[in-house]
Formats: sequence, structure tokens, C-alpha cells
Amino acid sequence: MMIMIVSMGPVEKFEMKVSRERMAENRDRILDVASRLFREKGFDAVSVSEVMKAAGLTHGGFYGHFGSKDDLVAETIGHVLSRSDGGGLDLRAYLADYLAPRHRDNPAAGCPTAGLAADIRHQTPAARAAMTAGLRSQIECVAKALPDIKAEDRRRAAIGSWAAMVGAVILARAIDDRALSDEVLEQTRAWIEATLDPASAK
Amino acid sequence: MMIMIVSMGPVEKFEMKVSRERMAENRDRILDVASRLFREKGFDAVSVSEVMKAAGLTHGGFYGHFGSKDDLVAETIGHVLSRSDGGGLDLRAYLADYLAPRHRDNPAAGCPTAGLAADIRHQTPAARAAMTAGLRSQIECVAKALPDIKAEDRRRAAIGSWAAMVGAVILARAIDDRALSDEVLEQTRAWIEATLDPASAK
DNA sequence: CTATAATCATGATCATCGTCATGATTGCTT
DNA sequence: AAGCAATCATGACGATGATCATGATTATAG
Repeated sequence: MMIMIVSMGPVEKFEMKVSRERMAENRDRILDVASRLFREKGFDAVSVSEVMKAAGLTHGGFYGHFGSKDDLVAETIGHVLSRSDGGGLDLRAYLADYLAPRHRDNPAAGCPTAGLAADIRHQTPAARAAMTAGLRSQIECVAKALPDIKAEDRRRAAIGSWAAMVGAVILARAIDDRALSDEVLEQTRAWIEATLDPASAK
Repeated sequence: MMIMIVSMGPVEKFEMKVSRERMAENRDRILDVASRLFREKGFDAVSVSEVMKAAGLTHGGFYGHFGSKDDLVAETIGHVLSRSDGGGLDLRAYLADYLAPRHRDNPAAGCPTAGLAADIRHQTPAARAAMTAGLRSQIECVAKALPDIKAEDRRRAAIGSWAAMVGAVILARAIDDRALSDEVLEQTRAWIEATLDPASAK
């Protein structure tokens, strides 16, 4: 019997034990790459070892950072949704960026809600709770960016607009026809903008 | 070592070979239960043997009906989306049914677009093509049900409304708080209805 | 009526994945 | 400076799932 070692690959760095801050760095990097991979492929389609590999580690050390994959999922959701830009944002510009082909074509770097909301339904209660908290703050964020209308109508418009934005990106990503997909984005953008006109605000 | 057979279960019917029409029945039943299971749990979370068991068969016979699981996915999408109610439907009533807790809580029997659109992104090109065809006809269906406005605005309103409807159901299903989830449905419904008012139609 | 072909059940195979056990290395504490 | 403890790599285990091989049974062609 002949054993051939075709290629062992270069033995990269061999630091076995890392400093305390490097461990925190690693944990953060795991959450970062996990959020990208999850947005890109969905929760189930990403394996633990794929996440660790993308973070520059091997699968074994994973359970030193997280109790389970479900735990990672829940923490990842909290991680991505925690960065809410609270400040006053220009809604028109945000709409244009959100409902754009560039956003549609880059789920990994795009809105976590558009990429993950539909998948949350099949995840653990902790994950759903994290997503709910994120959605709540997102709705309030959109409401703040709306033009001056009554508080009642403001919340309604925020929820309706947000639903349309998320729905349009999801539909655009599902459509296998660039022209139609572009149209869904553009028409939804124009439709939402029309409701922002002072003329249609009662 | 003691081997206990607690329950072998009754040997049900033992019909090995089925007639030609019963085979067509079986195939249809497979597509039906698959569409329900897929809507309920997502494509990846449903196994071939789970589908077959729900159809009253065992996993082995599956490949006599379909070439692969991906094939089943694509055919299932075409199967559910083929039943488009073309006739004139009452948009208000449809809105009320669609954006209702009952619909949100029954994905298995609900709108395939709301249940599967986000998942399509990770499926095979054939599946995406089937979904695109379905979405195209759905948009036209909504457009026909819209009140009398210019053709240009009609298409815009159809796409915007449809995106908002799908998005709202997806968000409502992701939210782990009944009050907020209900609010998303209800506010989106009211928001869409407001745009249907002749007053706001330009 | 006989032979062929089709349909489905049983069981096996191969790959993937989540998780755990072990061990090596090294940062930290005393 | 020395021992403790933590972090990660390697490897293995058990479960699950997609797919295929085989065989039994019977519808259907001739």
C-alpha cells in the first residue's frame, strides 16, 4: 500500500493560544462573517465549519465561543441589528439606495431584515426575539425620517413603507429576469415616494 | 440481551403496483403535500422522505416521479402558482384576507409567494424561473383589480401594493410579539387602502 | 392468458453536519 | 518563574438526508 501525500498545504501560522483581546477579536470576526454568510446563503445552508473557516479558524474552537449553532444564529441577529443609525437620515436617499440593483445583488452586505426576516420563522425563539427588537427600532427609525405628518399617520406610513421596501427587495431577489426585477425596485420606490408627497398627506 | 418489539404497527394496505391513474393521483398528492410542507418549513427543512410519508408513500418511490429533490422543488412552485384566480376579485376583501392574522398563522395553506419567495434565491434556476412566471401573473392580477386609473399608475400601484403585502406578511411572521405583528398587518392594510382612494390617485 | 414493464417498498451507501473529546500551546495569575 | 486555565486544532461520533440498487407485485400490452 502506498500512501501519497499530494499536498499538505503550507502550515500557516501556528499560534495555539491567543491573548484575551485576540479572543474577543475572533468572536467578533465570527459574528461578522456569520452575518455575511447567513445573509448570503440563509441560516441552514451555512455550516459551523464554513463560518469558522471564513473567520480563519477551524470548527473545533467554535463551542468555546457559542453554545450551539442556534446560539450563534441568535447572537448574530442581535449583532447585525444593533448598529441602527438612529440619526436623522434622508429618506429619499435611503429609498434610492435600498431599492437599487446594487443592494439587491449584494445580500451579504445588505439589509439583514431583507435577507433574514423570512428565515427567522424557522429559527429558535431567542432568534425571533432578537429580530423583533430589531424590527421595532427599524420602524421607529423610519418613522423619524418621515416628513411632518400626524403621529398616527406617521407610524402607519413607516410600517407600510418598510413593509414595501423589504417586500420589494425580497421579490426582486426572487425574480429571474433583470428587467422585471429592476422594475419591481423602481416602481416600488416611486410608489412610496408618491405617498410622501405633501399633496397626498392628508 | 432482550429484544422487545413494543409495536410493529399494523401492516396497512399492501398494494404494490398501482394503476396508471392512481400513479397520477400519487404524483399530484406528492406535489400538494410538498407545497404545504415547503410553505410551512422551507425547502431545505423538508426531507424527501417526509414528503413521501405525508403523501402516504415511502421514500424509495420518489425517484420514479421526480429526478431529484431540486426537480420536485421546481415542479412544486409551478404547481402552486398555476392556480391563479384570473377573474376580477375585490381588492379590499383580498387585502383584508391577506393581511390578516389567520393568513399569517397558516403559512402552509397561505400565499406561496409570502412563504417561499425569499427561499427561491437559494434554489435552482428552474425554480427561479417558475417563481418569476408566477410573480409576473400575480402582478398583472393585482393590476386588473385596481380601481380605474391610468395604465402607468396602475402598474406602479400593483407592484407597490404587492410588495407591501408580501413584505408585511413576512415581517409579521418574523415578529415574536402578537401586538406588534398584528399592527404591522393592520397598518399596512390601512396604508395600502389609503393609496386606493380616488382622492390620492392623481 | 402470458409476458413485459411500471410502480412502489425495503434497505444500503455516501456525504454532510452538529457536537464532543482530547491534546497542544501559551496567556495570565500568584 | 511556575503552574493554572483558557483557546484553538485535530479527529471522531452519531444522526440525518439525498440518492441508488434490488425485488416484489400487478397493471397492461400482445
